[in-house]
Amino acid sequence: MYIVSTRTRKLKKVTIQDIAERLNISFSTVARALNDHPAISSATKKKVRDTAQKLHYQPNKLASSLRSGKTHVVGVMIPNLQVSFFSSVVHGIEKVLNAHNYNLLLFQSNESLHQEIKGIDTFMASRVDGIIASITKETSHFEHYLKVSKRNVPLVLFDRTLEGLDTPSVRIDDYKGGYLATAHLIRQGYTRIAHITAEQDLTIVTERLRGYKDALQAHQIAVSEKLILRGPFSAEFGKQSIASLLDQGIPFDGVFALEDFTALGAIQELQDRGIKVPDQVGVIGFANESFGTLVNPTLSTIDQQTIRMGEIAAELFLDQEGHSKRESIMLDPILIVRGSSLKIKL
Amino acid sequence: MYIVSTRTRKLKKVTIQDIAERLNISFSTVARALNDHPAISSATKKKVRDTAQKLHYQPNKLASSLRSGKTHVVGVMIPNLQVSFFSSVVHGIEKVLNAHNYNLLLFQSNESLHQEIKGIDTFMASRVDGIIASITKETSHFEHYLKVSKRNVPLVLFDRTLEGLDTPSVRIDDYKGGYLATAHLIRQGYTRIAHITAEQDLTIVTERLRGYKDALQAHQIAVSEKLILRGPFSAEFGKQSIASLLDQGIPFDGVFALEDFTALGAIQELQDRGIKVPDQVGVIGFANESFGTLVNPTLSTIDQQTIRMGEIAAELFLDQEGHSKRESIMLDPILIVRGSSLKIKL
DNA sequence: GTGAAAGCGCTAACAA
DNA sequence: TTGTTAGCGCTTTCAC
Repeated sequence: MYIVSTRTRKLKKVTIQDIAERLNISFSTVARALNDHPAISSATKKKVRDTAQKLHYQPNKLASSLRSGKTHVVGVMIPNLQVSFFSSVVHGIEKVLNAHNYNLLLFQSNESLHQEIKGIDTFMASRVDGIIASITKETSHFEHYLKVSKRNVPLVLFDRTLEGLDTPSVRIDDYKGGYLATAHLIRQGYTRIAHITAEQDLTIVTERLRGYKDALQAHQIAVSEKLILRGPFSAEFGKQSIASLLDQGIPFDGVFALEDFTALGAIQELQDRGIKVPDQVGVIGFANESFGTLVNPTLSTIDQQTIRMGEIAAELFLDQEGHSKRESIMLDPILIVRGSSLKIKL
Repeated sequence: MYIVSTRTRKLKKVTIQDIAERLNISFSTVARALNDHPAISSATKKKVRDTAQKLHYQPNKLASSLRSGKTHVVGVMIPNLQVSFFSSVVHGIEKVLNAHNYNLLLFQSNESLHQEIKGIDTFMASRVDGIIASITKETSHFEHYLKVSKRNVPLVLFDRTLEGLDTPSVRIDDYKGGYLATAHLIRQGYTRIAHITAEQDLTIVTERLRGYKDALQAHQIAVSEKLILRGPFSAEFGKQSIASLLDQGIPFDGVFALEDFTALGAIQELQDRGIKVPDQVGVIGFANESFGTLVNPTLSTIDQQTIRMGEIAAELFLDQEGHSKRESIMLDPILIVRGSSLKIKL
């Protein structure tokens, strides 16, 4: 991109023009040589590449994107990178896109609709070749996403999808996850199973709850609203829930928490009150956080295949680039049995 | 960016030209109006903005970047987004850059020098306005980073910096962290303190070790090589280290592990062997992982100010944009005292 | 306060 | 196999 003139010591930008002049050929020949065009002789290609290197030529993607209409950049919008679920998915997305020579423009919405709209706008202005997004909790309307589709920019949603927006998406089957977790506790011999869930009306919340209820009913266990606790997503609420059940004298011997931190909070409170996990109460979480193997007892959980989800999101984008639009994909959650729910020793 | 012709139903791109034609003014006036140029009357500005909206005009950053030489994009290179330390830092970087209307091009090196070079190359080709990076463990030479500086692209390194490369950077004072952790254990009355560390020759490893040794000596405690265990970064090695000390009958009553997962492994092994933490052995980790408040006992640790580190990295870049190059910054680690090292009840 | 014109560095259609 | 030419959609200098 630059050569240092010996006289001025100033940096000069190097373009295909400069290479062409050096070799007394036209700059379009240089362009073709650099792009490995089949019509160019290998002798010319070699000469061009050598001088390109000598002059420290650095191609300009802006110019080529402007002209060709392809940026090889995908916009990725997530609520928050600090949530390990999302950073894991982005990891998967980046891995696959990188391997296909796509780059990734990252934007955090921070659960703000306003930010989300700003991000989509930036993506469109940047002429990204596609957008992979997980919507905010606030997102109720989706005009900003419709704009994307209208302009024929491939759009893929993951985890949190949008009812009514017809676009490929990938998420895990939260219903099945809730069912798996609950059925596992039942098979272990627990019968009065509490569910610690959230107040929000998110699919991931309602579906896990639905799975929980269906698993109980499928095993002829009545659903009791007293055993369903709704609050914020937090370890603290896990503790509170257990405290509340115990203080009210509501009997229970199993806990399915909608995510691992909450489950861990629950275990702590149980242990603090002298109740043994898993002997007296079995606990299972959701998300397969990395600390699950390290706590005592180790935490049973449901794995969400986060990296796989990212990989598939990327593939769904690549599919659209290849004009073969795949359907939306539902990943199977994976039951991970560890100490916290293992009453029946194997 | 597009208007739908009623006859053909085909999408047509909208440029400032189209707006200009509609209003019978020159396209340069439109450009100025959209950029809020002071020389344009507010009446014209309003007209322009209104029609821009009506025609669904979407500015093209590629064109403006190509012309102006500014992309408002910063390349961020990290080893792996799955490591919560890095995703946290990137979160901080994105937050600050976003607020200054910079976007973030993300690249994972996966600890591979080859990938790292490819990423820097992509950044340069994309004409990013700056690069913020944490180098791979493999990175020994740094020609690819020198290229960046030579082309006057602001470069900021974080956490893992490069000896000999003169560029602003931010990292935490690992020496002080090691010292703090060790001195804390000593103050709590532990005197035979083991250090579980790594084999690698990384600054973060050697500096924490140096802090550990200096803290011991400052308190008139002899450093014993038998109490320094070197292995891979892992919870498993934490367990092994404890097992090895116990099996060899080497007495100890404190453990400083170079990171939280290792510390947790150590606690597990101690508990499995019936040794009480913190009553018999005090343990402290490093990194302030989110599970630290949830395990039993809660884990004492050293906070690395990850988000702050990201914010500062972003600020160091912004400083260079403003041509005021700040020095490198060393963040103070923060001692977080929790249950695992609290022999003296307060 | 607005317009005309040049050009950023490439790609690609058309010639030769 | 290579060269010519016309843009992509903006920013920016110089006019008036």
